[in-house]
Amino acid sequence: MTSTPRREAGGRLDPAVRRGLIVEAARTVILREGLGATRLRDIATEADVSVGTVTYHFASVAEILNEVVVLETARFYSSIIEAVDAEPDPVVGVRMLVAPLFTGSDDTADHWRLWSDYWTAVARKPAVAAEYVARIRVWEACLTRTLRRGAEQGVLRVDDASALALKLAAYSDGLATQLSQHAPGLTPGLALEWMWRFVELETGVRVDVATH
Amino acid sequence: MTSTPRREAGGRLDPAVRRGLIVEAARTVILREGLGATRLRDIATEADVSVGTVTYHFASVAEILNEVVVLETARFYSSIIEAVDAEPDPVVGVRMLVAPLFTGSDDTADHWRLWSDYWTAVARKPAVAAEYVARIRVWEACLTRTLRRGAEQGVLRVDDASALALKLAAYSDGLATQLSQHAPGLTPGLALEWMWRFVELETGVRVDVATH
Amino acid sequence: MTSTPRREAGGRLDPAVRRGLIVEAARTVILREGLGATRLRDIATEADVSVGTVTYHFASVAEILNEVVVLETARFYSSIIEAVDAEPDPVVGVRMLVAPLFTGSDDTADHWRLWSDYWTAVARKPAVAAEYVARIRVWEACLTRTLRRGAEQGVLRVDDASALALKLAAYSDGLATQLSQHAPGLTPGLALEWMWRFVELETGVRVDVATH
Amino acid sequence: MTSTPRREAGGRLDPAVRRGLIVEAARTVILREGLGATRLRDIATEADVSVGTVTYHFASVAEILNEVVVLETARFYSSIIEAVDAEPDPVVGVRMLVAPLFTGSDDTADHWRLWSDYWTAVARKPAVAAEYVARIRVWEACLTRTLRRGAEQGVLRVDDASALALKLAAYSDGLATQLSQHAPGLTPGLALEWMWRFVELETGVRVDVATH
DNA sequence: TATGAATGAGAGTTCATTCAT
DNA sequence: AATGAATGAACTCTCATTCAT
Repeated sequence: MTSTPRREAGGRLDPAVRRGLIVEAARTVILREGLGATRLRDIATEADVSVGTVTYHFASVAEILNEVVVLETARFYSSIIEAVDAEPDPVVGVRMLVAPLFTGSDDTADHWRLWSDYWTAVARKPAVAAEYVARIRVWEACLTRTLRRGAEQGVLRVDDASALALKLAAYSDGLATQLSQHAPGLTPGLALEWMWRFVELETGVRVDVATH
Repeated sequence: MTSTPRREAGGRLDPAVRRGLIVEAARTVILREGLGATRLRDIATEADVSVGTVTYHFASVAEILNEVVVLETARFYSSIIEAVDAEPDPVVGVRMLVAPLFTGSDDTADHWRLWSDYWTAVARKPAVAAEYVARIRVWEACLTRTLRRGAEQGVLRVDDASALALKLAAYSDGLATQLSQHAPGLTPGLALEWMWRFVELETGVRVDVATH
Repeated sequence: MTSTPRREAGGRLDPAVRRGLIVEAARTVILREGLGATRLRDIATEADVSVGTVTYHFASVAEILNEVVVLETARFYSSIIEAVDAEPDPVVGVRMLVAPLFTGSDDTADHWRLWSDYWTAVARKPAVAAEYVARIRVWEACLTRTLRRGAEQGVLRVDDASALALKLAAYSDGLATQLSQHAPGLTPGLALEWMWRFVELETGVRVDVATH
Repeated sequence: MTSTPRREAGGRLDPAVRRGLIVEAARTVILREGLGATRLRDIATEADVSVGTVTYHFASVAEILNEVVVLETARFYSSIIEAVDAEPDPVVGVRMLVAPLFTGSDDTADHWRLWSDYWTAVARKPAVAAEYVARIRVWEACLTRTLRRGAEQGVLRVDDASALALKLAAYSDGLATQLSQHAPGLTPGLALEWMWRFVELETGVRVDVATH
């Protein structure tokens, strides 16, 4: 009776589009089940296509999983890093890099969950790990650049920019882990405050002006 | 009626002893293969018993894995915590709690690897996760007590002991993760130095006298 | 209404032409991969068309495979048999029938390979096998006719022409098999010599004058 | 009511015995379906065990198939060759080697069918083929030895023993193929007669005394 | 206690076939 | 006539678990 042709999700799509949908579905499954429990069949169901369709577009499950992490990195970091490198004020830049890690949104939580899954999965395969390290280090590299600019401009007191960037990466990673474990009394806001305090103690500069 | 039920020539063993041997074997396999790739068969082979023997002593593979983490926690933290609680000097106590995390020994690396494996495996099962959280929190609780003693004795400047303990837990966790990823330039010794600096900045007291 | 329906820039082709191209491609794939490992996709790729085009022109993969062997038989035997039946001298006729089987050219090797592949594939389906037998028996039938002519003309000593033809078919088949297995010391030239010797012993007539 | 314990074929057997049963079942399936159409599930069903049992005893389907051909060779040729090498009269020896190839029994037919399957399967993999060639050449090697003995004892007129053995191998192979195709008028008995005639023409000695 | 042969559900992957465009 | 995305059945192989010995 309706003029809409009965199309039950399994229509004919451009391969690039279909791949995107499958990768998105895989991301959902990974977040729900965990990386190690993500099955081809679950991905297919989540993407509302047949198993054959998934294997038609991807050579293996591993390829899909890879694509998920590539996409995730791009999605989460690319725009931030671009903006930071364009930002003239290094202090603002630091703020722009750190703040998104502790928004408290589901999106941020998902992001951390995904990353922690990948890290443990990849930890035992040094060859593969290297590739992923390169990927996550882009955030740290940008932070290093920004801190160095701050030191050059005299607005931040930084001896070793890359060491401090690594410290901040470690601290934020640890705090995010604690958040994901629902450590008693810890909130994203508090975690962020602690990050600012850490920066302040190390560089002698208050960075969290915007949050007050 | 015999008084020597302990062992009979590589065959029958006291169940408790056999369980212990199997758990130890499972730990070895997990460290070698990763938690997700640990097979019942591999555990049996490593323990030098048959598959049937393993399933005779344990209801499921999950139960073995559980025991491994219970044992690991006891092994790693119990004696430390006991000693710290008996130590009159809070500053020495803090040192005793933090230093073992970054010895650079294989043992320490194994410990962190095991924990990170378990965390990602358990993260999606809140019920199970809670149990594990309780376990790891004993270290943090001891640190809280020690910091509080330090504040009471006036040797440490601490506002909120449990908050600082959590910060230190997060920072050490993050640094350990970076170490396991072989972050460029980072060594266990350097990580420990950074920990001491963190404590110093937060409490106004140098804690690392012993290392200099 | 146009008078040139033959081809349109790599696209549409007369169905008969397209079928021929696909069959030819299938033959190439079979020779490269073996009959059991010949995939529809490989045939399509080899023919430089899509999978859909292949299934549009053929009801099933089996149909293509069938066409290959039909074509192969025609290609290999038709002209020979026609020429032999037109040849007045029976001895020359025998020579014309046997010699092409052992030329040592790739073409001959390919032909035998194809046939042996088909035989084992079809051996378990008596109905299908009968059809193939009929096909290969045309060579044998021509040989029988030729031998009979030779007996009638008194140039060959032959009791039972069809029996001798069958013997020669068996011997040539066996020698071809040994050749395909690279039996040590055996060459196409030697195999042919052995064939001539066999004919000589059976008929009392030297047939291989041309090769000396 | 009966005292026989209800055992439904799937009892607990010694691995060596079970392997043997599975290999035997695989042979049956190969003969029925063809080598390329032999499925793990069919083997399991034929052996009256579960799929898991088959994979428990064999690492792969290929391993089973291999075992089948190894067993087949041993079963068919070993005792014959041993007997021939022990036989003082070379003429009798030749008879003992050739006669079993054309008994007309189902067993012989099965043997040839199996071999032809293996040859085409292996033809495209020269590395694997070498192994199989070595196996089938044992018959030919024994024939060569026997012919040479006959020549030395002056009872057979043989120029090149290995060449003649190869000819006989080829001829018998070709005749067996024709038999399997039910060539009109050909019977095992006739094929054997033809073999004897071939030997007689080549060596000048009647070998088929026993059959008259 | 200890064993290991037996099991079968479920994993990833292959592939001929279908059909909307 | 030609396409190629979509399908799902069928394949081999893995593995925790069961249970007779």
